[in-house]
Amino acid sequence: MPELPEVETTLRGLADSLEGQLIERVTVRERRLRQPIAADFEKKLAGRRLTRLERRAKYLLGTLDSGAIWVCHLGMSGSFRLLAGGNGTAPGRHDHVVLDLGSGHRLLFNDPRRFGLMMLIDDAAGLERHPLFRHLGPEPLGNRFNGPALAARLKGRRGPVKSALLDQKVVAGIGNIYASEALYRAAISPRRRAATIAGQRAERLARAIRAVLAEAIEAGGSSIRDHARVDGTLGYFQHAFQVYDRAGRECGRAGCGGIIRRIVQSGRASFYCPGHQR
DNA sequence: ATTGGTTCCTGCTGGC
DNA sequence: TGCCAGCAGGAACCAA
Repeated sequence: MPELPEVETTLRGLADSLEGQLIERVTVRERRLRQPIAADFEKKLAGRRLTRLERRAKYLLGTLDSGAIWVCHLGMSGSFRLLAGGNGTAPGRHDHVVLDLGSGHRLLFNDPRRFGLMMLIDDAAGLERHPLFRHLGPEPLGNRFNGPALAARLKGRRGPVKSALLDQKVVAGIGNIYASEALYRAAISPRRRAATIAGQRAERLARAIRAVLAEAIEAGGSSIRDHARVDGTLGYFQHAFQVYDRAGRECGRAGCGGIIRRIVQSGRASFYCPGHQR
């Protein structure tokens, strides 16, 4: 599932129920994620109060009253489920981490493919210089992201713009789906060399990125491969996809009439309309 | 420094 | 219906 809009949707679903809560009990049922969950994870997390939950790129960050940061990444198949009064509920298959809260809520982290990540970092300064965070690009929905900022990050890159958008050093939070969707809206071909995105074209792409991400968040994210929100309901932005997984269908842009194509770039599928994306 | 390819893992889909 | 190859939203790692 999870690109920026799905992580943001997860955050919004969890924040009110988690912030201020005591984490009474931590159960790790499977430590083998992208990095193994550290041996002292439970000890450092249990008994702490979570003061604030936020998102950076595709990461969820929880600040604890100890000053440590609880870091979560959903990888390809991770999701959280929040069960009200669920402290007695039995965890299911691929529920790798279980948090029981003072409120009686139970939080389950489920991740079939185990590409997700869960760890604790000692403090905010440690987070800033951590290898996972040090090189992250700007937040696309933040104030500092605009055409010139994007162009600066794409300058000197010889590869295609689509591949560049997936690089978290360029912009943080875009994944394979929203890269194709943003380029479609900006009428830019995914095959165009990244370095040629400047000026008006960069402005158009920056605006398209912001717009598609904001709309997806508004729709509760995209639910493909049955990915659900923290309350089990589905997002519905997948119905608004204009190119992703639509190869062979007609372009919906007025007067275009092009046929959506699927190509592979850096091993990932890209979708675009050759009729109007240049 | 940037890049494309490969890899981790499970589950679903489509073709036979 | 059953089987199995191929593919999937991420990103670290490697060699070039």
